[in-house]
Amino acid sequence: MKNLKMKSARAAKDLSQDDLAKICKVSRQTISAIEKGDYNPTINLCISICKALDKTLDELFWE
Amino acid sequence: MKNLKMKSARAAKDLSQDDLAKICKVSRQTISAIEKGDYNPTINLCISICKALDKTLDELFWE
DNA sequence: GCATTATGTCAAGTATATTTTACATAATTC
DNA sequence: GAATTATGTAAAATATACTTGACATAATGC
Repeated sequence: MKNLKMKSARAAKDLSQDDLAKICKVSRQTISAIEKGDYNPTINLCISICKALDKTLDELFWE
Repeated sequence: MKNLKMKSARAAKDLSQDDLAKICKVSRQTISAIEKGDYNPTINLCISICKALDKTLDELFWE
C-alpha cells in the first residue's frame, strides 16, 4: 500500500521526489516506487530516507 | 556492525537462529548474516523479524 | 564417547531491488 | 502559449538480497 506518511513528511520539508532521491543517492524512480508502495526497499535506504526527513523508522515504515 | 539488539531480543525469546528463520520464512544464513551485520536486509524482512521478537523497527534497527 | 543442537562460513545459483533511458501528463511561471 | 518542474510509468540492464547445499566447530546431554 501507499506510503502516505513518507509522502507527507517529504512535503513538510518541501522536497521533490528528485531532491530526496539525490540526498539519499538513489534514483527518482526508486523514491516514487517506495511512496507508491510497490516495493520493498532495503533497511539502509529506509534509514537514509528517515534521516533526510527528520523522522524515525517507526514513524515512516511501521504500520 | 553487529546487530546485538536483535541477537539479545532473540535470546530473550529463547529462539535459535533457525527458529527465527522459520518464523520469518527466510534461511538461517540470512538471519545469521543480519546479526553479524554483514548486510542490508529489506524492510519487509526487518518488520517480520520485529514482529517475531515483539519489538519495533526503532528498537532493533535504528541506531 | 556419541548424538544433537546452535552457530559460522563459503560458493554457486535465483529472485528481486535499483538504475538507466525514455516518454507522457499536469501544474506553474514567464 | 512556450518552458520548466514535478510526477507516473515502463522496459532492459545491473547490483545485490537471499537460497541451497555443504562442511566445520563448540556446547550440551545422554
